[in-house]
Amino acid sequence: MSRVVVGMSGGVDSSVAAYLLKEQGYDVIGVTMQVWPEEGCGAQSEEEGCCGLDAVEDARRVASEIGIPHYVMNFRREFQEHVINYFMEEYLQGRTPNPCIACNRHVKWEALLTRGRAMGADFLATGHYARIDRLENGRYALKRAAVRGKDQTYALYNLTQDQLSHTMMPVGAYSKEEIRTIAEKIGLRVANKPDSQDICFVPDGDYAGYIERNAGREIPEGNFVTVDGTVLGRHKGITHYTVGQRKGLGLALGHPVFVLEIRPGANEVVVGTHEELLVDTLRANRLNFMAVEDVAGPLRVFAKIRYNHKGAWCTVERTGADEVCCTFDEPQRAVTPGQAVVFYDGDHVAGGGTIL
RNA sequence: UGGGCUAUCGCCAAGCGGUAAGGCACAGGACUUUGACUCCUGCAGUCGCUGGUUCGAAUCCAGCUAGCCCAG
Repeated sequence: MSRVVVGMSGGVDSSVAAYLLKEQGYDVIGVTMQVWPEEGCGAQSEEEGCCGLDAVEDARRVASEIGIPHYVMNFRREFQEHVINYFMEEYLQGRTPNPCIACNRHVKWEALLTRGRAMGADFLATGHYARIDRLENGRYALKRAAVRGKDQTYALYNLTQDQLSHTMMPVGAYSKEEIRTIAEKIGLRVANKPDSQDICFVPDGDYAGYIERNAGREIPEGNFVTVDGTVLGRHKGITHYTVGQRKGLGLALGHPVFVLEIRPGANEVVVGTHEELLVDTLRANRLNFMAVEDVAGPLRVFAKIRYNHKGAWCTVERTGADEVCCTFDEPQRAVTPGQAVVFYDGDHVAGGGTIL
């Protein structure tokens, strides 16, 4: 029987994933990744992916309960390089990164899958709410989870064909409630652990403070300006802001104001009204394709421009060797450089890229 | 130091004798495997100060203080 490495975070989803595969007869090996810098281990428990100390204990216990071997592997170097450094560099350039997407692609898959293969595994499995199909055109593509509300395909759009062909996501066919029920039925103590949230390596939620402490340099204050250049006040440093942000600006203009643009060169943060945040086109690069091999002519797709975006119809066109332009039917709010735009063809991920 | 105007929550601002609207900001919570957005809740025992009139004043009167404007 095929050998499968399951990334176990100690949470409900990955625990049940391991259980389901074990039940299906796979030769299951549980692996918990250690990714945070040594001193940065917070007390917060995580459901998926990023693993604190108690998470390791939870995973170890679950593995024992369902009768599979369990290993803890150190991926701190990969995580530091591909997630933390990337995260800080992006913010320092006035962009807004999505660390989960980088972690999935480079750490959970690139690194873990490689390690798993070295252990003789044919597949990597996780507790993500997504499914994988092999399409008629021979390509592998993520398919939205059975329950829309929990679908996590957005954060996984960057996986390669090779990675997808060696991946299993057994919980994608269930709802969160069903997963918890299974966990309770088999007596897992993690059945009621809360869902994870926030940036896993910044336990206190103060990501701007985290960047300041680790950037190795001062992050200068600057001006808040309007589109026409009027100075409205002082900002705390561009790393504190993201496009579309309203809270924390401290600007009392009588009406809500939002961040429109961050100009790292001039060290300015441009603010304006809700209406000024609406844009109907975006450009993206660092493309990755799934259901389709490429985008040639104009392609109609449903696109999400952030994890919790309901999605919107648009037309995608190639504009460069590694660049597409997306024109939305209706203007979209707060198109944010650094975030991912993910294209859907029905329930399948067609591809995606990073917003410029 | 002649005249005029204005002083209400951090900012803006209702109120015009009957017992302090609202917006923004801010705080807390919900939502959320990113950052955001959104939603919910909270937020002036007091109306520049001191007196006076009145059953009762932020609202009327007087003085004081501060700021603004026009004259000088």
